[in-house]
Amino acid sequence: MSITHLKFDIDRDSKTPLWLQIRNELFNCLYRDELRPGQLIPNEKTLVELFNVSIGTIRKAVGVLEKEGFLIRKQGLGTFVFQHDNSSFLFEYFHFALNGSDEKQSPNVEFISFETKKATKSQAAELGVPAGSTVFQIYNKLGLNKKFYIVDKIIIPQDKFPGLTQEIFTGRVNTVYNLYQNKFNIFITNCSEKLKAISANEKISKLLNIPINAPILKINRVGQTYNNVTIELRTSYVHTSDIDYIHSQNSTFGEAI
Amino acid sequence: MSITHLKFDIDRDSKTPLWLQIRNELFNCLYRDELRPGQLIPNEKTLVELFNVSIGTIRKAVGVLEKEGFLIRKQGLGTFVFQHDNSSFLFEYFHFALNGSDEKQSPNVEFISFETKKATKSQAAELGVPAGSTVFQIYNKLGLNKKFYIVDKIIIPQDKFPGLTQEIFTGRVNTVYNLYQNKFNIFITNCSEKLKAISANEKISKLLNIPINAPILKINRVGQTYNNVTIELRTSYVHTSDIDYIHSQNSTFGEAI
DNA sequence: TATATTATATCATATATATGAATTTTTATT
DNA sequence: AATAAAAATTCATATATATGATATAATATA
Repeated sequence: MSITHLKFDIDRDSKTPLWLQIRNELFNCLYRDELRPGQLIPNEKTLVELFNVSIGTIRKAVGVLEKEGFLIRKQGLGTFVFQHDNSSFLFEYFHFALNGSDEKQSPNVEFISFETKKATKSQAAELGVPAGSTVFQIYNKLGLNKKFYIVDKIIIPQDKFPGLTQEIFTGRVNTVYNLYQNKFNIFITNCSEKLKAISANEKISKLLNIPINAPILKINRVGQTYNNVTIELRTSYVHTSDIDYIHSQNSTFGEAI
Repeated sequence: MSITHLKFDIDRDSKTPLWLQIRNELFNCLYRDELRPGQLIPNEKTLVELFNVSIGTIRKAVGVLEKEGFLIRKQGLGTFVFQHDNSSFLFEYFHFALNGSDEKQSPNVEFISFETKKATKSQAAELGVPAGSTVFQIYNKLGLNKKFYIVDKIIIPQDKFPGLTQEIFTGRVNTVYNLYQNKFNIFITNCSEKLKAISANEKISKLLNIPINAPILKINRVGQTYNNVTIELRTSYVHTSDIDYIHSQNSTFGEAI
C-alpha cells in the first residue's frame, strides 16, 4: 500500500510549524518502513494534495529530511529514500586514509570468524536485551592497498537478526549495513564512536601481524536505528603506523531539528 | 563603513542562482572582514534593497550561511556573525568526555611554555610559509575534573601573529581561537584532525605523569581560515585511560554548497 | 532500426505577499 | 521612579504562482 493512501493529520492550530509536522509524518513513514530505502517518494504535487499545504511547505519539510540524510532529491527525477550501499559506506562510516593522504579509499575486507555467544552484561545493557541473551560475534579484517590494519569485532543481538548465519553474512554482496537493511529490515541511522589508545594484546597482534603491546587505536562504535535504538556494537582495533583516523569539521555543528 | 554602502553586482543572467551569488557576496564580506565576528548584519528588508531581490532569496542565502555556521539568526533580534567564545569552543573543538559519559565538559587548561622557533620543513610547508621562518611553539595541558590528560602543542607562524608574546597568550580571557579572532583578526573556520595511537616519549610521559611508552592518542589538527588557508598546527597527546575521544555522526554528510 | 526531436515529469529558483512569534524600545500609568 | 502596556523591529511560517533546469519517455524522422 502506497503512502498516498495513508491519512495524515496535520494540526493547523498546533504551535509546531506545518513543515515540521510534515517532516515528522514523513520520518515516521521511514521509521515504520512505509517508505523503504531506495524507494521513490511521491512528487511534490502529490505531497501538496496529501498534506493539503502549499508546495513551499512541502519543500521545506523534504529539504530538512534531505539535510538530515534520510532523503535524496534528484532534479528532474524525483526524491528517493537514502539507502546504505558501497558508495555511501565509504564516505560515512569508514574514517581512514593512508599516511599523507586526505582521501578516503574503499577498504579491502576479509572475513575472520562468526560465532554465536551469550551477551556480556555490558553488551546486553547497551543493546537493550536481557542479560545472557544470544548475540552474534563477528570478526573481520579491513585494510587499504591489500594490507590489513584493522580488526573489527561486531556484536549484534540474535533477536533482531533472526536466521542470520555465517553463510548469509559472508555471502553478502554489499556492505554490512546494506545487509542489515535489505535482509533484516534494519536501517542504521547514526553512529557514535569513542576512541582510545591501548596496547595490542596477543590476539590482535597476531591478527594484524604487529608486536604484542604495540600501541593501537581502539574504537567503540555504537550503531543505532530510528529513535536511537541500539543495533550494533562494533569495536575496531587499528594499527595506525600507515593510516590515520580522519575527522573534519566546520565552525559549528549542524542545527538540530 | 557599513556594508549597506557597498555595491554588489548580482548577475541575473548567470547560471549561478541568485541565492548562491548573494551567499558568496556575504561570505566575502566575512572573509574581507567587512562583517566582523559578533556583528549584527543588516536585517532582511535592508538586504532585499541592497541586493534587489525578494526576501525569499535573501532568506535562502542567509539560511545557507547559518547552516554552514557563519551566521546565527535570532528571531526578533537579528542575524549575527558567528564568533569564537567559550561556549562555542566547548562544543566544536573539544572532543573528549570522561569514561562512560557522552557529555562534553569544559576542560581545565594550564599553560606550560611559549617559545619562538624556526619552522621545520614540514611545518613550513603545511603553514604555507618560507622554510625556516619563525613560528611560535606553545605547550598547554588540558584535562577534566582538575586532572590533566592532554598535552597540546600549538604551532603558529609569527607573520600572521605579529607582536604575540607569552604575556598576551596567557593573559587571554577566553579561548585560543577567540584570541586569534579578536587580537589578530584571524577567524578559524574549519579544522581537520588525524589520529594515531603511539607510545608516550619521555617528555609526554613526564608531563602527563604516565609510564614511558604508555599508549597515547596523537592528534594532528590543522586549523584553517577562509579559503582553506592554514593558520595553526596543533598536536595533542592524550592519555585515554580515563577519557574518550568522541565522534558522532548521522547517516550522511551535510550537503556541500 | 537508429537517431534526433519533442513532450512530459520532477525538482529548483524566484517573486510577492500576508500573518505570526520573539525581542527590544517606547510610551503611558500609577 | 517603577511598572505595565503598546508599538516597533526582526526573523519565521505559510500561501500562491511563474519560470527554469534536468532527466526520462514518447514520437517523428532519416
